[in-house]
Amino acid sequence: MKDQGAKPKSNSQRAIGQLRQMIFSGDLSAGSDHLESELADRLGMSRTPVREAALTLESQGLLELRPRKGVRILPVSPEDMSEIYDVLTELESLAAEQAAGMAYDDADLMVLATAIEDMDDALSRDDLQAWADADDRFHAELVRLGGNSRVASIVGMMADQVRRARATTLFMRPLPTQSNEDHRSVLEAIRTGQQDTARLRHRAHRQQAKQIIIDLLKKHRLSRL
Amino acid sequence: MKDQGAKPKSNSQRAIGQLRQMIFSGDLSAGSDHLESELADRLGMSRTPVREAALTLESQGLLELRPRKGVRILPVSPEDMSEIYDVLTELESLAAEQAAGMAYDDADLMVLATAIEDMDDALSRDDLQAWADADDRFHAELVRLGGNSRVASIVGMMADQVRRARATTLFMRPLPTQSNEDHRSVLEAIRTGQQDTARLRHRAHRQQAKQIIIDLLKKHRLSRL
DNA sequence: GCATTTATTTGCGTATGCATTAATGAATGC
DNA sequence: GCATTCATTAATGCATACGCAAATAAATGC
Repeated sequence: MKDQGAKPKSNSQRAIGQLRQMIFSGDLSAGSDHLESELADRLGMSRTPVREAALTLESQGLLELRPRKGVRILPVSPEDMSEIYDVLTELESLAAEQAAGMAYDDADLMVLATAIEDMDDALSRDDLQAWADADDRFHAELVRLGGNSRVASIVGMMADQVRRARATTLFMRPLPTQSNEDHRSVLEAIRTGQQDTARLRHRAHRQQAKQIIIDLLKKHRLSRL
Repeated sequence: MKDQGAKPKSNSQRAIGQLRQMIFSGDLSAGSDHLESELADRLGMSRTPVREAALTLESQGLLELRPRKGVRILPVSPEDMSEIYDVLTELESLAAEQAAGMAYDDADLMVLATAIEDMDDALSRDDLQAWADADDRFHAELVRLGGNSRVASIVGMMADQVRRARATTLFMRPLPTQSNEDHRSVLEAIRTGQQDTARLRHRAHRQQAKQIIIDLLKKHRLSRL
């Protein structure tokens, strides 16, 4: 996830960041309801900026404002995950294809290469959280290189949701060694400018990832995260 | 475009609708700046709901809030259009593929079929606006049939932007007869459950549409809409 | 005891006012 | 004449207040 500059000077921006944090950390659990005034108290500000933040997060699909019921933290069902992964698959594959068409040199692709190495390192240390972070960096950089700002922003939002699900499933899944090979092969296709190959490889990669996570969610009856 | 239920009871919702309308109609021209208080006066309400509406529209990419400069109606450049069409192409193609996999019967596909007929009628009457409206209905229904609500909502937002550009270019372009054939062939693929074909045909359709509109924008030096 | 109506509470939508801070212009020094 | 500093203006971001409508509780009728 983006660092957000780390200094959001307005209360409204701060509220967005803090609420996101609280959702990801489970402090605000999925399905729970919270009054605007309660959240305002909790964040030490008035309802106005909280309300604005909630509106923003609603547009990003993290919560929902239900008049008189409070803001509801939206649970993520396996069906939601399926939808999200399908969108990610399409848009990231496009990004991979476009990135491959841009004749990037090794310096441009450094971030991708580094992310892959970091994933290898993390795996060898069994540090799944570090692996997940590097994986995020890889995917974020990929869409950046794709050059379509709308794709990048949509993917960024959806990735937030994936993170929520992954926080739960990360430690149930087999070590993602296959995933690393996938990343390498995508990078290679981008480096050598093979647009169709990049697209297809990334597409396959994402579809597999989808299957793994969906199976896990279903297997463990994790119908709502 | 969706009818929006026609009864947004809150001022906030009303503001969203009215501002959208004003943007599409050119009442608020691209690139222009407007103070929150000015818009509030114009809509006959206080700044609060206007501000909330502006926040929402900002998240949809129609405008931008620049502190102390007012809300700026975002212009749509050919580059923006290119980005938008690429996203639409990917996501609608996915929708077409998924729709084809759902074994819809003729009743389910009625809306699509009707939209196509309406487009034919409109063309025969040289009624381009009616054609555009029916085209909108076709694409909206397609993503609905695809069954991925996130795809539907993203496409809906992007379609808003396309409408803006099309309002300008609609009367410069050749009659979209090819487009109608495309629609028919996509529908046929969906009806017969040919997922890959549906995807590929729709993809080709959208890519062609992109090329046409981009060329028009560039040819007429319409760098900002 | 159950249903229906009435009263009460409570959270939201909106209006309003104020303080902060960026932008504009004036004034001063060089 | 130009740049720099300071004063002024003005729009925002936010706090606060209030009325309304929905939800809940109480009360009444059957």
